[in-house]
Amino acid sequence: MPVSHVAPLLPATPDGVDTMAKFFRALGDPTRLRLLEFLLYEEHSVTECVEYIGLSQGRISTHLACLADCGYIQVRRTGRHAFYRVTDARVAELVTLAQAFAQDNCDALAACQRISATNHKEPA
Amino acid sequence: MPVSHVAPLLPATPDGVDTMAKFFRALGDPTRLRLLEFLLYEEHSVTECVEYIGLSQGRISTHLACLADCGYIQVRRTGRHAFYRVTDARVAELVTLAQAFAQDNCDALAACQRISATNHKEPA
DNA sequence: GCGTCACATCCGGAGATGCGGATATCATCA
DNA sequence: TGATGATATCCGCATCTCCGGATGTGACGC
Repeated sequence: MPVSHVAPLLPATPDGVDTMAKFFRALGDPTRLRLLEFLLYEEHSVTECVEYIGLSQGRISTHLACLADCGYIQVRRTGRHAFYRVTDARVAELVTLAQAFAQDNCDALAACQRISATNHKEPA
Repeated sequence: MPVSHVAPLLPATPDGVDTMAKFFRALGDPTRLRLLEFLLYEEHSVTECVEYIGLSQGRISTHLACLADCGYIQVRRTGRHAFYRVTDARVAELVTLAQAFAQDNCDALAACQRISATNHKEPA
């Protein structure tokens, strides 16, 4: 029973839906969100991102590659440096829209235990 | 070094960023995306959702509660029934925007192995 | 060429997440 | 009251995701 009586919200194929979910999961990590903000208006090298975020270099490199794979940022390589930045205006659009939305439900959201507050809480 | 020279994309507090990430993670599951689409224009009971999606009743109930916690859908309880539906127009707005975005990068997205295509692939 | 810098990838390990199936809760009806 | 229907919650398992630290790979300077 496909939802055919309305404009399709999702891609028609199961693979398409999986891809959409993947796309959102890329935004579902606080570190990647912070990186997106950092790279929104100016490009930065991996090392600068490491200093800004404060996680290990390998981790940051992987996060950046992930964001690039998903099309949120682009790379410019020069010599041994790699500079990343946001190039699509829809990134800000998407996050801003979500932010306003989340703000309106922040109390309920914060209370939701079905999704942990942060992935991988530190060992306390 | 806060990003202070531009309009803030993210909440000022670390907790706020975590909440944003949580908000996106709620959309990062194909089952929940399908439920959102199903509940976009008409309300449905849990049993109807179970039939539509084809997963166990307990799982669907949890997914619905999760979406409700995050403010994507609302419940109307009558007797022993619970009817869920999308009430905020921004849900469609958000998903539609993301869909257009993801479409433009679907090849790179599909190739991205840093995020698995679907959570919890079946045991093959 | 050799050491070094900048970045990418690999490696366990800890915690998170989705799943089915069992169980609990509560309203309804006989 | 007792059986049944509709939801919600719990349990154990498999998988995923994030993490730091180690290692790999080119580019640069000597």
